[in-house]
Amino acid sequence: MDRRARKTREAIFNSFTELLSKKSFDSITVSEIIDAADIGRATFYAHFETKDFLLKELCHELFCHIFDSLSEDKNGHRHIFDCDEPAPVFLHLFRHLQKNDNNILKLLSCENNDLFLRYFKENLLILVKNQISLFDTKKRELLPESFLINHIASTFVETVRWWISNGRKESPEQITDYFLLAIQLD
Amino acid sequence: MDRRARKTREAIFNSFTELLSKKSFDSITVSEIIDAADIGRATFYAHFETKDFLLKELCHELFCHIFDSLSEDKNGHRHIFDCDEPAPVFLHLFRHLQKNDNNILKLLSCENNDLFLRYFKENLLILVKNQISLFDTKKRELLPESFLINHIASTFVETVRWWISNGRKESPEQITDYFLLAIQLD
DNA sequence: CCATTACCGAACACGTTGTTCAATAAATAT
DNA sequence: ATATTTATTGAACAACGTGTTCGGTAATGG
Repeated sequence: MDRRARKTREAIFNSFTELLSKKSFDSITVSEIIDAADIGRATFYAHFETKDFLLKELCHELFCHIFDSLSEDKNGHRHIFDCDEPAPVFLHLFRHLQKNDNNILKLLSCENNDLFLRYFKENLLILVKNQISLFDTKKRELLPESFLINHIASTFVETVRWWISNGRKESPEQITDYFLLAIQLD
Repeated sequence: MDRRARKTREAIFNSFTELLSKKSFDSITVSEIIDAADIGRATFYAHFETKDFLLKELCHELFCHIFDSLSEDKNGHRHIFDCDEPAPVFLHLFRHLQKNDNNILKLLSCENNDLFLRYFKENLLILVKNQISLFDTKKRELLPESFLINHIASTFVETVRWWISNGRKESPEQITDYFLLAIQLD
């Protein structure tokens, strides 16, 4: 990709992210984005078909980055999925959030965080679905699998939401404990 | 209220509800609403300041109806809050949803149900907050209260979402069991 | 019957969207 | 270094949605 195109794309993402931390997605106009990014109107539409596509691509960049790091090799050839305990995966996610890559926290903690939490949950569902067979809990016998998967993913999202809106006072380890206690996978 | 005004208001709510079950809130235009309701443009704005206010009033009608029935006297003077067990409250809610008053199910099960689930959760949070002291679970000692309240309300909303999107095959009693098992208030 | 209230519908100003186009400048290939 | 390709610009444009206004009409309730 052309250096100019890369710069433009970055500028759009940045001003868009900045705006999203202040206003709701719907109330943001393309004119505001291009003013903030200081680019021409036609340039914006050369990069993104519509405002919605911009959002989609932003979410893709944010979450794929995090979730891909989970399935990639970490130390040598051990996948994080190989662990018997689910805790490391979730702890890893909390640590990732704590690091605040790409200002993801700004987006997850703004008043209009619904969109991001939805994308977050979509990715989580896949993760939990892949891990569900490793979970050792009597709940697996008593609840429909799809119910349990949804419950675990939802609880994680809500834990993140609570953690962030309360100022992230707890350590990743502590908040992981809260989460595990909530879903009680003992 | 004038009979004409009542009819107009009803017509607006009905066409709006119908549209919401098909399209997202944002994609619905005022013009579509007034065409479906077969009223004049000025009439719409005489009733509702904006489309957002219409939504707010609709949600208010839908949920206040349900949640008010919980706090009202049921048999003589026994409030539902007097019960020691939380189960009856939640069972009561599931039964209420099953009855499908005001086509609330259509709105809770449509693809764009986020708005309604958000309102639903707002009301639930108040309910759970009032009941939390009655819950007998060791989790109350191990988790911050606000975390637990949010967890219970969220899990209920997610249970409702799962129930509805899976075709409500389970009875209110059965789905209540799932819910209680998920939050494990034993 | 009469005063009040609601409805109508057309027109209006305003803002947003997404497109077009010719001119300009930067990047890349030869 | 030169030529070709590609990205950006800025202005202008039509199309659409919003919320308001206003004079005229009809239903309502006392």
